[in-house]
Amino acid sequence: MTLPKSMITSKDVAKLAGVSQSTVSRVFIPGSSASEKTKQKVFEAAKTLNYRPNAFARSLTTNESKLIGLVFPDADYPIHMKTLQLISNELQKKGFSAVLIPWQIDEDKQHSIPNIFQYRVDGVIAASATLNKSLYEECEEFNIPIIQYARVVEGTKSSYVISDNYTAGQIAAQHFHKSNVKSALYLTGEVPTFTNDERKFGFCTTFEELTGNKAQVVEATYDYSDSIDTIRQLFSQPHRPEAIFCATDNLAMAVMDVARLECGLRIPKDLQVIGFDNIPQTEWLNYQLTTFKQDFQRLARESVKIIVDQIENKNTNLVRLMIPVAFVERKTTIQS
Amino acid sequence: MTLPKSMITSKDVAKLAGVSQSTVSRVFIPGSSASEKTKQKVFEAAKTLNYRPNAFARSLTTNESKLIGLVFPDADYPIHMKTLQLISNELQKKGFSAVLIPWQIDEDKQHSIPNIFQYRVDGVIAASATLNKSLYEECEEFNIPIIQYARVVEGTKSSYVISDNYTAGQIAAQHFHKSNVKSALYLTGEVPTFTNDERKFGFCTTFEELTGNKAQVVEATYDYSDSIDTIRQLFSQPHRPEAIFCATDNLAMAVMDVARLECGLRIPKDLQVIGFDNIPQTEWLNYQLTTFKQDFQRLARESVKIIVDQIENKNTNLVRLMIPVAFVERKTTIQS
DNA sequence: CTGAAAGCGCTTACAG
DNA sequence: CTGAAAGCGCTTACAG
Repeated sequence: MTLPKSMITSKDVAKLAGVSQSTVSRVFIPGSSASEKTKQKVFEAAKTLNYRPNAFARSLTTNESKLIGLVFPDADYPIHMKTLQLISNELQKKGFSAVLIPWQIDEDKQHSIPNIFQYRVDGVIAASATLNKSLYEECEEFNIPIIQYARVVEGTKSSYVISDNYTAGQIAAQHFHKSNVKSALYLTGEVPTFTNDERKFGFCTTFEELTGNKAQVVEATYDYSDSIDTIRQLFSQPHRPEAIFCATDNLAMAVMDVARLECGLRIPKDLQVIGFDNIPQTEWLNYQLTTFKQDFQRLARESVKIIVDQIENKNTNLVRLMIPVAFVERKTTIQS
Repeated sequence: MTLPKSMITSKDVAKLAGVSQSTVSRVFIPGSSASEKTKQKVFEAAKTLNYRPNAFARSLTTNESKLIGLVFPDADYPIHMKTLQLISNELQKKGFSAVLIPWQIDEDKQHSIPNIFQYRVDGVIAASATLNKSLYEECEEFNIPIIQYARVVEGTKSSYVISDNYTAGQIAAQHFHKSNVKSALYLTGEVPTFTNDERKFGFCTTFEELTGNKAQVVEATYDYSDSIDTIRQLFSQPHRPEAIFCATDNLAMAVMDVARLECGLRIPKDLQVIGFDNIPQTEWLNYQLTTFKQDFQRLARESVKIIVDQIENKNTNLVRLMIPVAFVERKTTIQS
């Protein structure tokens, strides 16, 4: 039971440095005018007292919090942790911090309002596919810029930075066609997202153009275990496809496991598989999955750049950016 | 280019509701005295204006931010996303929000101080194994309670909630012994953590007690790809172990892949493997890995409970909690 | 139960 | 370049 020693304020620093409180304040604002000598005195005093400017007090007058709200998916998809790290780092470089927006927002708690908007975030980065639309409406209401990271939720009208999913679908179809595949399938997750639709569209359109055959589309989930039954069913069809393009790497690995372990198929000889995301498991000896690598580093950098620009220049233009993906050829496709 | 409409304040609500500003304030503080009638008027006014109390202004007077700093590992280990979600949800239930503490803190930027402590977090939850000690010192300096989640960094003296790793090691050793294993190995990661050491200790001690043989210990990394070479070397030894207990599931899967795909070993017949964490991949058809399940839900709940207690009761006792783990038997060990 | 007023720790014109 | 003072939007004794 120790009482928290009260925080050091700019007043304390001012006293020790022998200057006014406003001078201390200025010294900590980059670009403010202060003589070299004063700066030294103030920094020294600040250091001995271990002074940290109070960000809340600052926010109150500047009307900006340097806080960005982050919405994250509830799925434990390996790639997301990376994303979190990348975004957090980019944010830090620009002097912003990230505060987590919880997945389910309770709407009914009237007078405790556990709402993140009490913290006056300057902007929001949303990396969740399953997000409900209310967040977007709330952001609009409060005039807070929002950007979607790597995905686009149907029916939302906001800025986004995504990978070029259409081209990915196109490349997958071309690749299959080159090795003379006549029947192909797109295995999709359950939640309709713009990015997934684009991928599907790029794949199906191109495959049909090239081969004259329609690509089959089967809906599973984005999860391995929940999709196993769907995949089993798929392989018990009379006409098994020769090649499958999967909405995620997890799905592709489920396909591989069922195909090899339960149906005795050889990959890529009997069945070619392409995934999407390039999660760490794709390199594993057992999988060696051909897939598409999203440039998450760049997605993160661009998202942060855009949101910061919108905040600092008070510009609310919709900006939509498409980042190229890289085709990573491993052992689950036939090299042409 | 729209100017942000200035935020609605309690004054605006007061005017509309026909009460004083302090009354509005009271209405939004749970437990404050206000007549039912006033409450109604205020809530209604607040609703039409879409009023959100400004958390920063509140923090300034109450001296508490309801913000918890969260430190996360840089590794993209699948389990962590889950953790993030669990902690964030538990926090929300208690009326707290989470702000991310970036992994690398720049120490040299004097006058921009991109430091999270500017936000006056009420407490810190650290779920990173590789964290440097400076954060702990900083917390101590500012009298901010900190708790380590699921791991303990060497040389830090703080509260923690971890799984019972010693018992896990013990169970693994017993299990191997029951199927008459004479030579066993503990495969560890590179960073020494208390939890890993406990696991190793429990395993080695028990195995030697039961069999009279010392268990071998080999150091790899916590990552699949980086550990492959070490594992290959391990299998080229003259005396291959009959059973391996791995510090993480990722490592266990690397062992399985090398053993089966490169050495032609059958699992569990020629080699038994036990992992740790119960990541989603452990259920995959190809692995079916026997492992230990940490009760992350409970770890999250307890961590939050402890940190909130320390904050609200200004108690800085060190509390250290050990949560039981569950042994999940799948197909990589011989059932006894 | 309610209002007027002081204060939380900053920033920012305004003078000098 | 620097200081005195007002103000940001709340909470909280203090009266009534």
